[in-house]
Amino acid sequence: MNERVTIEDVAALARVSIKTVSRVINDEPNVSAATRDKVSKAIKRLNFRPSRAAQSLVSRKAFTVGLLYDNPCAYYVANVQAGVLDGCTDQGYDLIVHPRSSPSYDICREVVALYHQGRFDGLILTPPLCDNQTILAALADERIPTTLIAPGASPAGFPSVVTDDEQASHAMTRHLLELGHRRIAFVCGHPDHLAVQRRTAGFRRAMAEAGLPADDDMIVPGFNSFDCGVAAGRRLLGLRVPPTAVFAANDEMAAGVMAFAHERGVRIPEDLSLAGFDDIPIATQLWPSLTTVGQPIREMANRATALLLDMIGGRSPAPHATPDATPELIRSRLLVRHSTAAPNRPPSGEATG
Amino acid sequence: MNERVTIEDVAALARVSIKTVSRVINDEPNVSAATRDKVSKAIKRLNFRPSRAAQSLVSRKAFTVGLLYDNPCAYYVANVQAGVLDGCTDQGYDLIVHPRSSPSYDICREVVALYHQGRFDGLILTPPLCDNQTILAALADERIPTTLIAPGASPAGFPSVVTDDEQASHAMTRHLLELGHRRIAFVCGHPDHLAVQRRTAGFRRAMAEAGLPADDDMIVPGFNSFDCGVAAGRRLLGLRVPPTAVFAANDEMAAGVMAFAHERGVRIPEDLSLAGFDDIPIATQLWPSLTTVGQPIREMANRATALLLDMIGGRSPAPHATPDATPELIRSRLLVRHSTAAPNRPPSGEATG
DNA sequence: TTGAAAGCGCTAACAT
DNA sequence: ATGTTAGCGCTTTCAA
Repeated sequence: MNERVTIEDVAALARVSIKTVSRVINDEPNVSAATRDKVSKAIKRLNFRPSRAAQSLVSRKAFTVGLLYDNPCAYYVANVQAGVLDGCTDQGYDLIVHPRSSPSYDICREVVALYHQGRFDGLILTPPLCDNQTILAALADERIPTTLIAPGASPAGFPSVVTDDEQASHAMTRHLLELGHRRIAFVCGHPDHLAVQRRTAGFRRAMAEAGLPADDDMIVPGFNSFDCGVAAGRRLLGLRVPPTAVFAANDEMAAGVMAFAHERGVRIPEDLSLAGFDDIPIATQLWPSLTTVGQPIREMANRATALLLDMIGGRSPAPHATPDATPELIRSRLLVRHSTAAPNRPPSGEATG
Repeated sequence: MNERVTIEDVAALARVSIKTVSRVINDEPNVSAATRDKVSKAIKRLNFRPSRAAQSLVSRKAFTVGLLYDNPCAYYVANVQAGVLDGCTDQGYDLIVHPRSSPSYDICREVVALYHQGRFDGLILTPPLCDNQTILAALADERIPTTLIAPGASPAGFPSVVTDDEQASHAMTRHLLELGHRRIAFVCGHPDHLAVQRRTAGFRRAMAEAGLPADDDMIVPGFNSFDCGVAAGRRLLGLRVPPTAVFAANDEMAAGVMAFAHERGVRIPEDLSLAGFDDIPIATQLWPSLTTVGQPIREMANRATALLLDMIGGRSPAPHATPDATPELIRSRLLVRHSTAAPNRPPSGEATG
C-alpha cells in the first residue's frame, strides 16, 4: 500500500486544517473558492489520494459491490462483469467477483461473513443463484442490499432487471412460422433456470396462436449444454417425420443440434432450419451462422448495478423495504442469420465440394 | 456495512482485553489455551468478524489483488479469474478486476492512483498488457508488486509464469507430419501477442527438422480472430496446390478455416486436416471436434497469484529487486481429436445424407 | 468559512 | 500470559 502522502501533508502544504482538505476532497460546500483552489493545487502537487481504508473505516462503507454467480458460460459472465463495471467505475466503486458452485448453505454463510467484514456494500445475483430461495432468504434476513439479474420470479424486496424471454421466444417462433415451417421442434432449457423456462412458454403460445399442435415428441428436454443439443438432434432427426425447423432454448444446444446435423449430412438451412437463443460468440462462428435472440446482458447488468448503488447510497428505499418493486425490463432482439430459411428449399447454388 | 459487533464487544463478553482478542483472531502465540477457548466462544457467540477496513488501515494492506487484462476472449479471462481466485480465497484475499482497453497512458495513471488509494496490494497482468513496456515501466517505478502471465519476454524484476508455446507447436506439427502430411500451412497469430508468435517458431522448427520447406505461401498472417481464419482459409484453399493440413495459431482462427471449408464443401478431416491452439470451448463444439493444444491457463494464473502473494507477504524478495527471476514453466498438452487424420484418406463410412 | 477534537475498529509497541 | 497506550488516515460532531 505504501501510503506516504496523507491528508495532513496536504493540509500543511496548503496551510489549512485537515478538515478543509476533507471538504475539498468530498466536494462539500462552505469552502471559499480561493481556499478550494489552494487545496486542489496541493493535492495535485503531492499526488494525494485519500486512503480507501480510512474512508471505509469511518464511513462504514466498502465502496465495493460483490458479484455472485454460478454460471458455466464464460461469455455470459464476462458480459455481466462488463456491465457491472460500467456502472461501478464512475462512482468509484470496485467489483469483487465470487463465482460459487458450492452448496447454497456454504454460500450463505460465506457471503454473510464477507458482508459483516465489510468487504462489500451490496450484492448482484445472476441465474440460477437469484432464484435460490435459501440464498435470498439469508440476504433478506441480514438486510444485505441486493439486486437480481433475470430472476425467474420477482421476490419481494429485491429490485431486479429482466428481459422479455417469453416475447422474444414468441417472435422467433413467429419468424419460423412465417418462413412456412409447420413441424417445428423445441429444445427446452434447464428446468431450474426459470428465465429459460419462459422461452418454452413463448414457443407454445406462438404455436397455439397459429393453430398448430405442439406435439409432445416435438418438445424435447434439455439442460442447456452442447451435449444435450447433440442428443436432442439425434432424437428429433431420428423421428419418422422429422421437424423442418428446430428452435433451441439456448445457442449451446443449437450448436449441438447443428453438429449432429453436420455429422448426419443434414444440410442447414436447406434440410433443416435452426434457431438458438442468447447470441453467444459461437453463433457467428458456426457455419452457417445461427439465427438467434440477442440478450442485452451487459445493459441488464449495468442497470442492476445502478439500482444497487441507488440503494446503497440511500437514493432509493432501504433494502428489503419495497415489497412490490416492478422489475425493470430491457428488451431482447431477434437476430436473423443464415441458419433459418423456408422449408424444402432446393439446394442453393453454392459449391458443395 | 452495518458493523455492529466489534472487538470490544468480544473482549467484554470474554472478560479479557481487546489485545487478547486480537491475538486470538490472528493466531498469535502467548495466549493460554483456556483464554483462547474463552475468546473463541465469545467470537462465535457474537458472530464477530474483524472489520476489514480497520485491519487495512492499520496494516496498510488492502487484502486485495488486482487483475488487469485486455483480452477479448471471455473463456481465457474466465479461466484466469478462476485461477487467481483459487489462489486468493484461502489466503483471505479478494480479487478486483480491471478490464482495460483504453490507451496505456490512462491505464498507468489509473492503476497507480488505485494503488496509492490502497485499493489493491499487487497486480497480475495477462497478454497483451504484460508485454506493454510503458505499463511495466510505470509499475516498476512505483514499486507495485506485479506478476505476469505468459509474457513474451521476461522483464527484469517481474516474476512470471509461462507455458511452452514453442514446444507445443512443434509437437502439433510433428503430429501432422507423422500422419503423413507434407504440405502443411500455418496461420500466424497476432504479431503483438509475443507468446503466440512463438507458436510460429515451433512450426518452423518442426518443418525444418523434417527437411520440408516452409513456403511463404504456406505461412499466412492472422490476428487471432475468427474472421482472419475465414480469410486464411479462402487464401489457402484457393491455392493451385492447396495444403493437406492447416495449423492455426489459435482455435478461433481454426474455427474460421473450418467454417470456410464447410462452406466450400471441403471435408474435414478427409480433404483437409485442421489443428488449432488453446482448447477453447468451441474446440469441442465444432464438428468435427478440433485437434488442438490445451493451455494450462488456470494453473498458470494460480501460480502467478501464489508468486504475487509471496511477494506481498514478504515471503519472497521485494518487488523489482530480483533482476533475473526465471519464469515458472507449466506445460501445455496436445489434444488429438477428430479434425486431423492422414491425408487423402478415402471418405469414411459415415452417413453423408 | 474554517478548525479542534473525538472517534471509526483494529494492531504494534511497550508495559506488567 | 495478558493489558495499556498510541496511533493508522480519515470524517463527523461541534466551536469559533
